[in-house]
Amino acid sequence: MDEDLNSTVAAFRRLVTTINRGKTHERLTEAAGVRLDRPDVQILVHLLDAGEPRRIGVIAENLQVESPHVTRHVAALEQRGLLERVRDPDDGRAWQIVLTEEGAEVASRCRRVTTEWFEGALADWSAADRAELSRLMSKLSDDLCERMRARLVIK
Amino acid sequence: MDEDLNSTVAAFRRLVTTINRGKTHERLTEAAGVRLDRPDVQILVHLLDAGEPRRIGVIAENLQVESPHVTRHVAALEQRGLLERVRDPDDGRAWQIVLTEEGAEVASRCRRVTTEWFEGALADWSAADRAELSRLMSKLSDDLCERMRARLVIK
DNA sequence: TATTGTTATACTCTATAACTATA
DNA sequence: TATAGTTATAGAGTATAACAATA
Repeated sequence: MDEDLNSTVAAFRRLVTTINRGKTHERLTEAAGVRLDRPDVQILVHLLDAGEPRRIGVIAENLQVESPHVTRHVAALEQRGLLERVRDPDDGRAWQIVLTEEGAEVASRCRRVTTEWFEGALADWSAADRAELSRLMSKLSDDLCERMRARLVIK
Repeated sequence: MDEDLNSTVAAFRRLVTTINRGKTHERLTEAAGVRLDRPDVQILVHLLDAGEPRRIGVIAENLQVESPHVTRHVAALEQRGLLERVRDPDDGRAWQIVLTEEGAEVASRCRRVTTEWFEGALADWSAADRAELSRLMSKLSDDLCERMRARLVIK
């Protein structure tokens, strides 16, 4: 029981360490054929996942970073023609960030690389195990993220 | 099938984003009652997990960072009395890094906080689901990390 | 007066290169 | 000559503070 808990945490820690190292990002961009830094990719993929324009503030909240960080990277991505900033029709202070066609394509390639890494790792798994992993990982994500968010609000 | 894969990756991405934000580390150290930066905690917890002295190079390899990074943080932790550097008896160039009693205690408190976060999130889960999560998370970690490592070597 | 986003600045984390001391 | 670790430096990633414009 407690043994399960420890091994879950340890396995998760190993995954995070591997995913977060610089080399991993380097390989991702190489495989995707793009030259983007990590925050750039995160913003593009977030917009692609969202499937619709998003404000700076919403992007920042979702990626859980501060807004000046998003501002800077969005500016760079706009320069490169991967996204556009459109005035929010409902609020003159805000912008809607929209992927360009090229931006969507680049984001899609980046997202695909990560998916393929998982696909490769799960290739030998039974369909049942893959389905269970999906169910349990989603549940863990929901429960853990909700708890973290809840405590933030209290504080 | 492919649906499972996408939801697994998306859930994982959310988890990593939450775990990696600055606030999360802030709350960890606050809960553990220590003032340490992120690499400090990683090094201490790694030594605690290892359960025995480790060389600088081994720590770096395990945390998947370059050795100068470890050197600097180890020096700071030594200053604070949380670990000691002992000449490797078998190799005059190397050091064995040993947790002091206080260092082990601090590491233990930090590790405990993370474990408690997971414990809280899994509190309502059935014993069966918790066991399954442990099994599948470990398997995923093994398979994914092995694949990443393998490709690094090939390259 | 509160909120959205920007500009300016500084701090944390990590990598690379050049070095030293031992093998 | 190769390896373990260190020192010096630079770059990426992110936060904080002060500000502008709009609500």
